[in-house]
Amino acid sequence: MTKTGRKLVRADYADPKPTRVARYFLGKFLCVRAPDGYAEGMITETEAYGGPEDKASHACGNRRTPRTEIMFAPGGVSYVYLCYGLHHLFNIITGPIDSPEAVLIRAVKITAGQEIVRRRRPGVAEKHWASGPGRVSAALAIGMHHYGADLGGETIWVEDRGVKLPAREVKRTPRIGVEYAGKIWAAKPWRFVWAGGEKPAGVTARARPGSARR
DNA sequence: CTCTCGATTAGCT
DNA sequence: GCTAATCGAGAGA
Repeated sequence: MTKTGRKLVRADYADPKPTRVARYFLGKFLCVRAPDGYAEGMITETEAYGGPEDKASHACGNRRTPRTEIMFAPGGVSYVYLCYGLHHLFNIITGPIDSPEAVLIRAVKITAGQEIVRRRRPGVAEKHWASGPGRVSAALAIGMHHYGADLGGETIWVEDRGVKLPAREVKRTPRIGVEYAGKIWAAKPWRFVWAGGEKPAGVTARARPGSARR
């Protein structure tokens, strides 16, 4: 941790409103110590997942399973799951205990550990190192071993270094890839993107309005 | 047990 | 723009 950085603590994650935390996370730094080295990135894109009423959430209807159990922990722990059998998606659990809010980290800009990330992402252009939720995990070596990890520990954490992103540089859009949740929930503008950097990630994965299944 | 499908990505047309 | 890759969670029998 640098001397100018403040590691986020429980209170920072306790906010019951996931959209507010998702916005708050933009400009913070996601830091990961791994066996092959340390790397970090400034968070540039997030998505909020709500409580039991959110049909897009794995914990919809307070569904408690071995996978979703960690979502009911108090804010400040990591929720990682395997998506499409290939990609590990990293979420930060937020809100109070027994309330399953979460924030998906969709993109970061690598700010330290470039040499290590280059080794982890051979042949990948730097701008795509962590421009997507699966890519964030690939770049920062996040895996299932981080499931339930305490973000107040020494392995994976978030730092506030005083970066302020102007409101005009932050865009809100509907979440990506949640058409299965139905119109109402898929339309919620719960994705936050810092538009001050490169082009937002994930937009190509979006189904055309009309081609959505169901 | 069996079946379906996904909070995606990379590579090709 | 299209889709294979790849596998476990979750639901239902």
